[in-house]
Amino acid sequence: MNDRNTQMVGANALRSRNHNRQMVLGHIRQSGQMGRAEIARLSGLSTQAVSNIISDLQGEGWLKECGRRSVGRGQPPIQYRIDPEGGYALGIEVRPDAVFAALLDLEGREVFSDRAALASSNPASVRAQVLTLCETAWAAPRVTRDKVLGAGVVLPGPFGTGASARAGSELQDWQGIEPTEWFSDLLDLPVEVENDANAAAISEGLTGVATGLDTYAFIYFGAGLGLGLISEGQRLSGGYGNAGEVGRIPVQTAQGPLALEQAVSRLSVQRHLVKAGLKVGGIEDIDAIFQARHPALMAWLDRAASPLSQAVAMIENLFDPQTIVLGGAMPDPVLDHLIGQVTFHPDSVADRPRRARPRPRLMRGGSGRMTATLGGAALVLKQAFTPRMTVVHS
Amino acid sequence: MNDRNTQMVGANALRSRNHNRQMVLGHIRQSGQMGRAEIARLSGLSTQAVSNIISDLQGEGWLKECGRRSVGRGQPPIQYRIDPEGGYALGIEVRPDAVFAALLDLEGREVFSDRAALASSNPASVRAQVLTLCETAWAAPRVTRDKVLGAGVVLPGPFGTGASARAGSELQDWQGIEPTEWFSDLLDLPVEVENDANAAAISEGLTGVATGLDTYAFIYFGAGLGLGLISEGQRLSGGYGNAGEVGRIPVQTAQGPLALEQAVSRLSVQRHLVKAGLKVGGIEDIDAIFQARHPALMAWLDRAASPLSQAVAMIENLFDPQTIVLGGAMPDPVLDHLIGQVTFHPDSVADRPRRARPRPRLMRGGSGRMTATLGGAALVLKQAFTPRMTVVHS
DNA sequence: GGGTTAACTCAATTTAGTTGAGCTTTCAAG
DNA sequence: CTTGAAAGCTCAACTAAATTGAGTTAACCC
Repeated sequence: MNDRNTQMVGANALRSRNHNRQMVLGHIRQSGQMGRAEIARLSGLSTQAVSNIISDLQGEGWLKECGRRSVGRGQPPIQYRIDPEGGYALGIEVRPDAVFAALLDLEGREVFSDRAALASSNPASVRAQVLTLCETAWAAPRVTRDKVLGAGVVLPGPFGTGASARAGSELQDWQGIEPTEWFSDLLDLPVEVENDANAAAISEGLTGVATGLDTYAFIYFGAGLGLGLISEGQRLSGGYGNAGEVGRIPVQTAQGPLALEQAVSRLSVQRHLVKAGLKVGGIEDIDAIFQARHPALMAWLDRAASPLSQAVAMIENLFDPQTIVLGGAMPDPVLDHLIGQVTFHPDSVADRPRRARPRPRLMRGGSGRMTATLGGAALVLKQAFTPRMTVVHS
Repeated sequence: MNDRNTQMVGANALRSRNHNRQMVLGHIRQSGQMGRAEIARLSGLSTQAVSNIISDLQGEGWLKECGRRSVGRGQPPIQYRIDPEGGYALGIEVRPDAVFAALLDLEGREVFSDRAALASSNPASVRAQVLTLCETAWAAPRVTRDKVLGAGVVLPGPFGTGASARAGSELQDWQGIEPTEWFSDLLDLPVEVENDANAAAISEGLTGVATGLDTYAFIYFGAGLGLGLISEGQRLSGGYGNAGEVGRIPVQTAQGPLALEQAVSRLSVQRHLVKAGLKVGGIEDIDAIFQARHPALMAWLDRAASPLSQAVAMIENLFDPQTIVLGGAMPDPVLDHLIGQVTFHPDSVADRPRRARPRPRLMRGGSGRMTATLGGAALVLKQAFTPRMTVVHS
């Protein structure tokens, strides 16, 4: 009779302190730099409490002083900012044909990134390549292994509860493997697993075009089409972990009703171009074809505009996001073109005056093809900066 | 550059205690009755801490003992349950033509409910009728004014930020009034304002067919069509407070593309029946017409099935809810008929084996026409039982 | 009946935030 | 240039609330 995915947890001294530490880090990160008194005002704690916490964090290397900032009368407050070298976050993305890795510092800057081709996507091959990539990552300048806070692993979704219902994900021989544990054992780090669209969304929210927003959507071009939904800073996972399966939504096309990802996705454009006699290996090829304004691609783009517009209308009316970001494995110029082609439904809740809307309704993601991998690492950073005492996800 | 609707707050002794009190109440409510040791295990607190909190709550009338429950070896734990008379929650719903009020006890049972017609929906008329209803409510058996915890006010949405963009809500002369403050001043109670669909959703989650679920959707037949979205126990409000505007989503119909609420809503069916020469005053009339299986209504129902199915497909694929509830101002038999007519899209993420799905994909709401009003009161109860220290909504 | 298990209570302890007094640094008014 | 207000910061005493550990009670089971 009870099907909750969340659990209520009590507060005690230790958990409160932890919560407050993360909160202090979160406030400082949000505004770049801050003084203790200001944090105290925002958080409702006493300056003394904030002082104690900051002195701890500074001692542990998370924060550093960055001068005083005169702000009118009174003693100017000492400013603190995140020490980028205080810790590192690993992002691992596994795709059927390759593994990607990236290491971010606490400020979200890339200190390492690389990829390794996969002969097969079975667990043994993945293990070998992941370990190789990590060896290189640990050797990056100023990085030491014990400063790595955790790993965010990005796998092609959907997975999780009920995923068994589908013909499995695109990875072979992973049936029966619990990815969180598997990677945690492999890396000897705390691990979070996420699908590509959600990871990409987190990445844009932490360091990309959605920075400072807390409710937005990310339409992700992977093999299919994914959707990452962030509401009040939190990822929407749905009752069974598979929210955001936008690719399966039926839309109207010139060829009749189709699943959205039949009309709008990398596989769809690829199929279309191959049928027109073009060779498409990676997204560089698509880029070149677009630069040449090849009619086959332009025709596909024309046909994709309406289904995409329909999806945008649905997302806007169901979620009312502050913005929708478009990104993933598609060349930036193509994404820009697609965004230009989208027609907004006239009677959408999102159709509000510009003054009440700080961002455009549609934006292109800024992190390029590594978005999802960076998103994996961003998951780890986000956790470090987000106090979450109330609710624990099981 | 910063457009967050949420704010990080620090933990101190007082706030932690409050959090823990709500958490204890929440656990007891969820399972009906519980012993201290069990709560301690679930919450990660010591039994001693739980003991102290329970003794406080009992002293304040929130809890009462209900015997020991033998559960194997060892001393049988003393069970506690919510004392229904420990407090009351007021729900107020304002519609263009009437005001509804309901008073629930802590167990969610109705101890009073009534309605008052409105000659006009302007603030003065509403004020007068609300005050009259409240006078009667406070006179209900065992109720005293100081035991009323707060009021949940239900207004027709959308409203809030950006609502000015639309031609206002259905209420006249409410421009420029901040409803939360207005009602708070009027009632001298803490007030939460919500739209009908979200209130209905909360109601079903607290005491209705979605009890025990934490991620579900409620499709609400008001004048138009609304959608309440609950994810991990929390209402999704969207970036500008207008998530769930499902009525405006474009769908395919035999007459071409239409906004969903043109095809599926009380106004739609009403228009259709009036055009067929039938008189439709309230939903009782629709009920009678349905009992007679009048061809005009049956034709409308047939035509509504496809647009509704499309909406269900979108909601399932975007949210992956544990269930979708249908309810509101529509007779139960009509809702049941509609549910029977819905065809599920074959390639939905929601299409999973029954063992992985404890509830049907679509259910009819159980609270009838008062759903939204009860939902208002349920908002207040929910708040009393939900620890939310981390995040404060601005 | 005696051993085991679990719930509960009391008192001492610990953690962490708060409070208030006092010091320092800046700005601004005279 | 002096003086006072305003704001940031620190120290030390205080307080709230959870934890710990020892001791008691009540059931089950052999």
